[in-house]
Amino acid sequence: MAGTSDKILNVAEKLVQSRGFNAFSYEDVSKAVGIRKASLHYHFATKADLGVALIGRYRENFLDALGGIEEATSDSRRRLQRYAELYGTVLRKKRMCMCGMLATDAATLPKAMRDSVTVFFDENAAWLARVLEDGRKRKEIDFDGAAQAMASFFVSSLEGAMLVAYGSGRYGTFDAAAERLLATVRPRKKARDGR
Amino acid sequence: MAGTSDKILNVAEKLVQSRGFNAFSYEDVSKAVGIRKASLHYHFATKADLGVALIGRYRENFLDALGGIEEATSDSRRRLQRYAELYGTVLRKKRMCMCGMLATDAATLPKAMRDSVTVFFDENAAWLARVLEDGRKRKEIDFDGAAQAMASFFVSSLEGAMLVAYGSGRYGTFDAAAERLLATVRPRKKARDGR
DNA sequence: GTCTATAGGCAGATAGAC
DNA sequence: GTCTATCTGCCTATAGAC
Repeated sequence: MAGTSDKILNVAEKLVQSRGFNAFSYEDVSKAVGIRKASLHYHFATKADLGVALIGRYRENFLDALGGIEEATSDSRRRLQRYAELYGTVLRKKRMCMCGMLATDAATLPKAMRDSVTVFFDENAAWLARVLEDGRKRKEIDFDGAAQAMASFFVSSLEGAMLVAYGSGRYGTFDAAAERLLATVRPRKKARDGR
Repeated sequence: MAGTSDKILNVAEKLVQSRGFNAFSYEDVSKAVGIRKASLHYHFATKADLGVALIGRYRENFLDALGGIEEATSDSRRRLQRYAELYGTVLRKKRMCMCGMLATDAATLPKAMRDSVTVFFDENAAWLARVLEDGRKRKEIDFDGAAQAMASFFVSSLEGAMLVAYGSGRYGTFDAAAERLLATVRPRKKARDGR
């Protein structure tokens, strides 16, 4: 069912997330897809084009997943927990977050890719800010200062926990960090009023 | 005064921290050092050898800096602040932490380099755990659970804040994240008893 | 220790047949 | 859309003169 372009994106996505943008080649992709190197250029004229498409699709998929979380549960703490699990699931596939990976490649990337990576972080922080602010109003969670700032802290902490866990191969350390991050927004007075 | 090997390490260090291990070449180094490409192999036979030397020196320098912090101040919160500033200073030189950078390159690195990167994270967490435990005893800071776990959280959060700031070029977001991280270990009752 | 010269391989990309 | 063939350039690394 999946067209050739999709197959290419799937393979390239895995390669970018595990090796980075500069450490995989059209040759690598062609072998895994089962198509000749030159044929890839029909679908993505340049590697930069492939890169831009890759981040765009990744961002879309991530936003879809965030929507799924909101549908699955209305509890703010659960939503944050699910959000962290999104990262954990990627990590257990032995992959780094694509945009965390590309952040380190920033100096060598075309501007279009760099900008899209930044937008990914912003989209994530914006979603988290809404969840955090909402949760604070409902007293399900608590924290000082602006929701936006706390949201940025969430994104960067999870990216970092993922980075260190990915680099060392000790994936368990990610879960510990995620749990501690969650504890950061625990209500001071246990407000388990309902139930 | 600096020998050729040191010059090479200095140049290569900057390149690794800004581009990653796979995105710089002996050619790049040779131009910046002012020596022919082939001559580099006299000092570091292979790129992997250069990489191992690079991380080793970086770890040493970092440990020295940690020692400097302990000499400069005995206040636990100050020490943690200084620790975060270590990262901030690197970032403002438009560089990523070398080991954070190499963590994303892990899949393509020789085992000796990968292992050394992991040790860097462990050394940092071990130092932080001492500072944190010490500070908790003296009631200068407060946190739940094991100092080691909190220390790992510190390392990964700072690496992540650095990563996102580096990727987006918005270095100010690092400071905000570092400040929030520091607030995480603030004493619950303001124990500013002295003075 | 540094040089020139070069090997041998792989990169991204293009031309043109089918 | 996919193929073969090929270009140009860069990569790490080595040989051997000075």
